Amino acid sequence: MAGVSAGTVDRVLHKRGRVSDDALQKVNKILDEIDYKPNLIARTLGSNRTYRIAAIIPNPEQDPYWAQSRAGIRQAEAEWAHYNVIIEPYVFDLYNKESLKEVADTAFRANPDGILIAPIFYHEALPFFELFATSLIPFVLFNTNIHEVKPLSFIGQNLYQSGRVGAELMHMSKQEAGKLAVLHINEDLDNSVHLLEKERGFREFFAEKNPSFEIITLNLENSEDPSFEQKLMEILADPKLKGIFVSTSKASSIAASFLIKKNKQGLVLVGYDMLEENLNHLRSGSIDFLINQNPKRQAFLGINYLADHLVFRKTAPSTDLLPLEVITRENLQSYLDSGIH
Amino acid sequence: MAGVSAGTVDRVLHKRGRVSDDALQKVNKILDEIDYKPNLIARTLGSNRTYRIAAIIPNPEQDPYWAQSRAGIRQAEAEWAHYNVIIEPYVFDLYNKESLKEVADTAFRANPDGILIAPIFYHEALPFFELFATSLIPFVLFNTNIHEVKPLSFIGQNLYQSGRVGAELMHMSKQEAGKLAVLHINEDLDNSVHLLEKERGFREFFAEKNPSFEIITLNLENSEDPSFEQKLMEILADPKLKGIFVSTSKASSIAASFLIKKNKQGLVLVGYDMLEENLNHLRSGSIDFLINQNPKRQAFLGINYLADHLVFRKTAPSTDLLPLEVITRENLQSYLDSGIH
DNA sequence: TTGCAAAATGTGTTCGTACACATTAGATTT
DNA sequence: AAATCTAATGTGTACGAACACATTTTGCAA
Repeated sequence: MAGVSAGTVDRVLHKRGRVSDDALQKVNKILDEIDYKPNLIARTLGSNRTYRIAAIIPNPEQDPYWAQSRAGIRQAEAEWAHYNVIIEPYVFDLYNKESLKEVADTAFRANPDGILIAPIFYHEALPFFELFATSLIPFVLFNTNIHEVKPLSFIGQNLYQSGRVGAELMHMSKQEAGKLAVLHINEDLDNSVHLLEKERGFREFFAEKNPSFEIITLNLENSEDPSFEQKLMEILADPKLKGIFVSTSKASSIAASFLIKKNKQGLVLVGYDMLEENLNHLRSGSIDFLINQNPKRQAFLGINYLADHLVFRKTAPSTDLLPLEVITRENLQSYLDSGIH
Repeated sequence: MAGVSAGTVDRVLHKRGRVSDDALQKVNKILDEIDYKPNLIARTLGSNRTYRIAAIIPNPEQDPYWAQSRAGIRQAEAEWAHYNVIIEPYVFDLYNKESLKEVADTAFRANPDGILIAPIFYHEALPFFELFATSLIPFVLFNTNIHEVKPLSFIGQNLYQSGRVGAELMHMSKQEAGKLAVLHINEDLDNSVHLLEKERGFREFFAEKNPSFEIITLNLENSEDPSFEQKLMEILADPKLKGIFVSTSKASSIAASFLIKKNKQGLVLVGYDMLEENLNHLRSGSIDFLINQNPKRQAFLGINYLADHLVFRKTAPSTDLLPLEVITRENLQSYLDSGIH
């Protein structure tokens, strides 16, 4: 149509140079006129290359939460296998910050075409993003946002709003004022920055809706620690305590088991995530609500955005904040049955 | 590898016959040995055919609920355009059962490769499924299930469980016993069979958890009818009334507007679906909860299953029951911001 | 044995793109 | 003006399957 050969058109399309201004004009004119859209199918057939995506995540065996992320990655991998996308997992120790550095370094040296990473250790992860950027390797963050860097995409949730939802759920079933506890159960101080966002949302909700509630905060570092149980018992001893909001996923089940011993007598317990242990407590009634952070879907989407970017040159959303799903006893099963969760 | 030509292999793969037993054995042996998986990409390129899917739905302009379904179809259409899948909408009158028959007939005569249908009029829709089946046209049902037929897939929700969730939400915020009303707002009696499933779930929940609640049912046929407001006012006049469960999507907004006039004073209102009108009432507090039936996603998945079946020969789930999403004031925005909803 | 149709098998092109390589035109050097 | 180099352009094949069509084999009747 432009009076040039396919080779010249190819050079124009891929900006490979070696094209005269004259030809370039002609080709672009036609391209514009016919609103040329490349056939993505034919493209992947033609360029017979395979893409390698490195997935840097905490060891799934150390925490069921991360096992779900792993599952999401597996699912995405299966769907993209047809397009010659392969995923190389790089697993670091959830309790060892140095491990993140080592593993990320190894992943980087393997020179992948894209990187998915859960940068749960802020300081250790930070220097790598410069590295990725200068090497022009697209990377996607999930679970934990790091605002200073500009990834292809971040996938997570609005933590502040998540805290508000937690507060709303609590407020719903306990309208008479009293004392509420926010529990951060976490080994790591860095991480708690994120948990504080949830707490802020939780507190602001009550400040707006019902300031008469007294809200206390409790940091529990390690559930194995003997002081853990002791501190917890102190709190629970207070008869004015009406509810507990646990800001982490792993923790809620631990807290729940204590509640059973104590006999939970109208205490409202709100936690995070559909982990097996949590679900059992939700079924038995010792947990009242779970907010679903959907780690599986987060990781699944992360791989998808990368693969879509690499294979189909699609532009990924710079941030994708997942819905704050409320899981109750009655809708729990519907979430489990549904395919995407 | 089998010592035969590509043509013979092709005949074996597609069971086109005209292959000697000897060759068939040899080819199948190799196919098995190398665990042959067809390259789906190359397949769609090679067979340069286009697939036409007929989407038979109520007129989106008559109801925002169906407008969302329409949107889901549009979204799926955009994603499948690359694979030469085109969708032909066939719209029938939501208030005219005969219209469904006419439109379905037209759709069928167009001889599509697949059919997506929302069979909201049971009797009128039923005869068509035989037709589709004998013509070997795969069809997918959404929104309304018809158990007698065996579609490629049904996409909807567990209505009984949905009613239980509604009851749970109501019970959560109103623990002192009282009177509760189940409102079916619907022009059509056929349809109400489905609404009764929700009611059953609602009632059974209370029968189990708190039988002291008195539950009444109210059928309102047409919101334009003068008797509608009158009947509603009668109910609302009862001081013992603690909550209202509206089983349809359209209705909740109407009920909500009455509540405002009456001053809702602690009455709990639970309805369905994220329609603009409903969302406004949820924000203002006159609706307390919405259960999301996700019409957009239902239709979207319907097209996806059909297209995946046609293009990639993937097997669709025979039924896909979507999660019973609970929408509140605080998590509402997160649902709106999230891409898939 | 020949003839011939039917069955079995093989060949070649196409889909839309990517890419390696071949060829031509223009400019520069000698 | 020929030789040389380089920028510009053109050609051909591959990707993995689908499918139309050509060719060969086989079985059977004359």
